Amino acid sequence: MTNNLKVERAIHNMTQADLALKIGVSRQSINAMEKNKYVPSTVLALKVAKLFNKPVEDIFFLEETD
Amino acid sequence: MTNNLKVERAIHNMTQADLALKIGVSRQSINAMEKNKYVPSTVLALKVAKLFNKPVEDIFFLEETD
DNA sequence: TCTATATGTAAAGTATTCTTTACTTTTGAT
DNA sequence: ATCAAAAGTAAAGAATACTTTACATATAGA
Repeated sequence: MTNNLKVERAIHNMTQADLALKIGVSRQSINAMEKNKYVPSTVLALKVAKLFNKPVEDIFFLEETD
Repeated sequence: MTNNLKVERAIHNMTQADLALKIGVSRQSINAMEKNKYVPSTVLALKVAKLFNKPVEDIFFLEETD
């Protein structure tokens, strides 16, 4: 899975720390997520999507390997 | 978080085992998911949504406590 | 009623998410 | 060039997702 987090943050002019705070995870979790170090939970995905006002599918993308 | 899995399965006339197979998890995972025993990963949510042809938000729902 | 299929549940184990602390590197502004 | 903010990374630990095996219960049709 990949994601658009970095772009969305840029659009909304937010730092990783900002986003982390809003969503309720650590900054490192956001960083790792952006770097595709792990797959976040559906709750996190829904929160991010809600925050950025976009469907989950516009932010998180399945890959062949998933 | 809650979800619509049971309804979607009914619409598509699928058993828990069918769904599990299609998505690539164990039947018990589907059962537990339906019973809100845990929060699935975003990959699972995306796969389910794709299978049922609906946005993730139409199948998985945030709650106050999330 | 008998039988097959579907669902529910439990427990132990493995894998992965996410946290905390802490340090390094990058980037951008002055 | 310097400094501060932002981003990257690492490692150890806690919490939780997910598997496997196994058995119990429910549901529906012959």
